[in-house]
Amino acid sequence: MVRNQSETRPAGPRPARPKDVRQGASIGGVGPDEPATLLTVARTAGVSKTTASDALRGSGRVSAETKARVLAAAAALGYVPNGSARHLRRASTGTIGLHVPEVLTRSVYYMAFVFGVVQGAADNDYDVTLITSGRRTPRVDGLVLGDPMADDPLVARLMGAGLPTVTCERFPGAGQADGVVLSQHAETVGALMDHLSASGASRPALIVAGDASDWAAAVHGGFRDWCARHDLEPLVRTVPFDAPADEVRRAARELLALRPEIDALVCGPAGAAAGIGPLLREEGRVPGRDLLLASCVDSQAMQLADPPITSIDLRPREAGVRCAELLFDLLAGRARPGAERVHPIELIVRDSTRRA
Amino acid sequence: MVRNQSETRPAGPRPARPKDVRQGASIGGVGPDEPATLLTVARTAGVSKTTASDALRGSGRVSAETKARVLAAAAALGYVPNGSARHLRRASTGTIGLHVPEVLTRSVYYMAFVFGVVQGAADNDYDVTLITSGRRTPRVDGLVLGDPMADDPLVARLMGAGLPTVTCERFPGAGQADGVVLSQHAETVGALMDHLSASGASRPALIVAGDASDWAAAVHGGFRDWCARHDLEPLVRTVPFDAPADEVRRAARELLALRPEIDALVCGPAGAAAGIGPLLREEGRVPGRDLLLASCVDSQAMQLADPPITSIDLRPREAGVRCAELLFDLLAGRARPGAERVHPIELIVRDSTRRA
DNA sequence: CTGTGATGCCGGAACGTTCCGGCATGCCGG
DNA sequence: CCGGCATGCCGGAACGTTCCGGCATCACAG
Repeated sequence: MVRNQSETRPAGPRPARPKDVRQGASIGGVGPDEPATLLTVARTAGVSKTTASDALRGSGRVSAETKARVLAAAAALGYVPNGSARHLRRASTGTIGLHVPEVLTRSVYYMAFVFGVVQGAADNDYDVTLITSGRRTPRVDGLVLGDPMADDPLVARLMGAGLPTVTCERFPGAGQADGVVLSQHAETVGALMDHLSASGASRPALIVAGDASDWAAAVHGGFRDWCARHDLEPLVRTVPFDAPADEVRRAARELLALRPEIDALVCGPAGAAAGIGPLLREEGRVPGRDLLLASCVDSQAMQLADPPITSIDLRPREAGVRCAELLFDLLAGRARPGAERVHPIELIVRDSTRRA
Repeated sequence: MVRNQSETRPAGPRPARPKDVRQGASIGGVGPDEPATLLTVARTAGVSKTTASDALRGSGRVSAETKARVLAAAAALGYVPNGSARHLRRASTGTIGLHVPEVLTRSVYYMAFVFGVVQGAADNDYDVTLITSGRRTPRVDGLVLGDPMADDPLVARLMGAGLPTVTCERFPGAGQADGVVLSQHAETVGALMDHLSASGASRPALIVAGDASDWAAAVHGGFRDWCARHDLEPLVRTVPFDAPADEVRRAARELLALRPEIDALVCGPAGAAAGIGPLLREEGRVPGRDLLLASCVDSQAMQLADPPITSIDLRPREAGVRCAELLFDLLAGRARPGAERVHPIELIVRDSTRRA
């Protein structure tokens, strides 16, 4: 039922079509409120559009004098390039897609990470769009995946999308992204353990999420390695990655009751350590004296706890910036697939582990 | 020194220009890795590009049978519209600009707010770009300004840019944005004061930032109004909007020393209340018993403090989503300039004000 | 003088979608 | 029969920038 119009139309000249009139927009920026276009700049500078474009972008061959004239015209006109036109021509989008584990989007860590990515993108004139499982994957130039989970089907799909991809920490599943920003979690946990030991702890324990993410696996591994080096059986209690604070607190209470010899507790899940202090006080124990307390994720809650809790500052915001920048380096050819960059993290010692 | 090439070129036919060959891209989606274009969908469905476009967008006049055929073709091809082409044609960008007070971008509140805006934007197929003072203002379809400060020149410039603009809280300067998302801060502070009074407090005090933002002014006003209604002289200590935690803690210490009759302290600055508990303990006082403690901004640190601190949950993430959605309503003509929407906030009562 | 290379400019076509108005067909009323 | 209207399709042009290759001029070497 498809009708081919060229077959049924009577032969003869087609009436001329009236021009699509649009208030001078095709000439560009002639009205007081219309953004200047490249054509406006070119006409103002008395050159062709190609020369104007080349002068502004530093491409082609343009004399210094002509370039200065074009730059001056652009500045005087407040010219801002039309990104849509540019990206259409270049088969690009100017946008990066960002994905973080959806079960934890309320986490302070991920909010800071997202902020960092948005900030890093803005610094490179890129826009950001969040990629979620309930949404058709939009066209983007590249991807940043924060803490990719092994059991997340959306992550698997994104990893296989053929787009330049950067992950924060390694993907625990098959294959690695084009770029990885990673931190020395195991080593820093080791340093934390050394510090606890130097503060007199001899029987440390760890509460950590399962190994679905590279980060949790590294924390777990770092603790186990430290115990092996010190001839200690690792005392570990595993909780789900998205366990609520109550569940972590319950796990801590059970662990401490089961093993009263524990004298230092390291909490993996973000925020968990701050909930242990009140628990200890209920039992008449003093956090930082009767039991050393540390967290693998720093936050404002750790800083403001009583006593302030020794933590590993993961600098999530800076991690986000760093991931975005590595992606732009990949997109610009300044980095090659397989690139890995170390994001520095830091052990912050506070009163919760300063036994005097 | 501008050379007009048509004047110097010898008369005669211009050699035919070789076609710009690009692997079938002008036909659209013929290669296995090339995204399908509208032309691909049209050809697959056996219709014109205009009919394909109309069928996918629900515009024009398309029969149900033809529409179904086009939708099926698009689905089979995994067609994703080229946003750059669409936005170029429509003179739009598909991007919203976001600005938050730069002095406080490390604040947990603003990171959550930014996350909410990004999330709300993604739900509406919009990208987000952060607008900062060190960057040329990009082309965007509209603006979201979080807590616009009266003394921020960038905010003044953005408010005057002629773009659809939504603010979270009112702009304390001249003029208002097209849309405002606001919360009943003064009323909720009043409810908090009622609660403190019901818990036995008779001499409350407030630490708050100056009136450079609508939020701080509302908190301050709500406290003053409550005191006026209860024949109390308002006890207020003002700190800078971006005062570090140490400074707020010092202000609290001085105020409590100056006015030992104070039996309830309300902290405006985010996170500040959590730092008062340890301060009280240093003086042998018990927070929640010897002095009631409350915060005008909830966060994880308030939840995890010892004791947990009664706070006003501003729901920053949801506020961000709400601002984004109001902007899209304005852009889509679903809301008119001058629109105001109330974002619900909630008093969360915790142990810090539960004197038994 | 001729040929070559460098410099600096240029116009046309491309990108993928939307918008606009034209055209063909069928139905109904006068 | 003719005219008007509704329905459903259609092609051309537009959007603003980039890419490509052509052309003119000049200087230098053989």
